[in-house]
Amino acid sequence: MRFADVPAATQRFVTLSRGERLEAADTENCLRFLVVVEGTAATCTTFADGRRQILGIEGPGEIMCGAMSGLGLQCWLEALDDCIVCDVNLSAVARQLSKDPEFLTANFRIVHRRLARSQSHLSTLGRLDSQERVLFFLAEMASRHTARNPGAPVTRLDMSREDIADYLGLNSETVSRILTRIRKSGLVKFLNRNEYVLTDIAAVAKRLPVEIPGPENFQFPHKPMEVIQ
Amino acid sequence: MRFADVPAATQRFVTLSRGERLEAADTENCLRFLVVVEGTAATCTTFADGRRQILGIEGPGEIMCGAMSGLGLQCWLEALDDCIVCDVNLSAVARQLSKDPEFLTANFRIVHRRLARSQSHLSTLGRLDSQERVLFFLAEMASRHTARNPGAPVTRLDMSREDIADYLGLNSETVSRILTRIRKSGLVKFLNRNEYVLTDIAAVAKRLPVEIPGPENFQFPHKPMEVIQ
DNA sequence: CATACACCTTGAGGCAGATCAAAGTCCGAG
DNA sequence: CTCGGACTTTGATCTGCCTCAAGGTGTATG
Repeated sequence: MRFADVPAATQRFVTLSRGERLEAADTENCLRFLVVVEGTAATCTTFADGRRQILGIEGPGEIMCGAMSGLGLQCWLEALDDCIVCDVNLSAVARQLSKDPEFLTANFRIVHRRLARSQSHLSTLGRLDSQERVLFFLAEMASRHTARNPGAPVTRLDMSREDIADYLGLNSETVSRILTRIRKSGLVKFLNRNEYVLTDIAAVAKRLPVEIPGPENFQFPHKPMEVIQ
Repeated sequence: MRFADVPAATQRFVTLSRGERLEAADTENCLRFLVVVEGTAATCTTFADGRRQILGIEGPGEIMCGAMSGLGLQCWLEALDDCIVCDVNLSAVARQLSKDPEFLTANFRIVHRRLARSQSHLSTLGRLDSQERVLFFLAEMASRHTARNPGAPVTRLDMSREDIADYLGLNSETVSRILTRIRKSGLVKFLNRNEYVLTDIAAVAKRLPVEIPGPENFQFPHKPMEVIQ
């Protein structure tokens, strides 16, 4: 689906610095979309006492509908490092699109894919211990990186320890301890604080009770700029 | 959307006893649906070491597509007590439906609603402590009950402590301890092990850092049998 | 190059929840 | 009505992760 093919769509590119947010627009019909063009963002929610839970980490190509829905949750998209997000609003052509099978199918695929990832993450939070979560996280980030940069072995973490902790339901000190433990074990080769190589994916997979999703799960039918142009 | 309006749909009613399962059918196009007609079931996944995580508790009216998707997860629908599930397969009219805006919109709504609930539950598992989780669970079950039986104050838990624990990312002994604590606090009035009344929803809401979804979030446009007939 | 600040790592202590075990309860079948 | 089995509750102990604190590191700015 090419948003640009829809002449009446309004789209604006937003540059966000780390920590800046785009609030959810509580549309019911999902005619507003946010597309991460560059950088890394996160779908976040918060609790009354200020605790933040990151629901999803969104890399280039990721599309989420404006509602970023969660029952009873206040959600927003937050930049984890400097990024560009395209804010697409299709409300002006709501009636036309509501009869467009291609659009409806694409819309469905977007949400279905997000459901699959949400459920995978839910199960991680529900039953895995802290080491399993961090190891799985590193494997997942490596798969995403490979999807975007095949053949480039070094994965870079574009977010803070606090961000990783809020995604994995842990505390930042715990994430730091586990990363140190993993580095010392040799299971993952760290070049510095934020860059690493998974030299033996099979050895990592052996340590995890759940299948690591391959790069094919993080590929998009189009490159992000192509979606929008 | 009335499945029965689609003449070429195959649908079969399956009666499941507690513990029985319907495996996910790994269809990509979501043309197979499972509809809980009666009773309580759960969308489950498991880990290599046998730990089970319940992804969602499915009451009457709940529709899930056959994939029950979760990236890298093996999922199934498991009966938590005796129930009837309608297994609807629309593959025979795939081409026709792929151009039907009404069907595509309904399909989208199903998945979108499941995404909203999945994200809500994800945040619960990520950041709430055991007492908050159990209390929120009781409130959620009460809301669902009210959606189906307005005016009937008694909510009944149709699943074991182990089931509740696997849904909340806890251990069954922990669930039992917390339920005892809640019963003794008077916050929830238990009639017996499995039936209770939320006499003061405001007091419960006060103890939770997240908004309790009201009954309107658990209503369906049609009663389950109407969907299917 | 020096300084300041944000973030990371590490240490120590405490507690919530898991684990293991034992006793109790409820329900269904004979 | 009794008995057996499944499930629940309660007790005791242990451990993984949180919390608080302190020191270290890396990067950006002047």
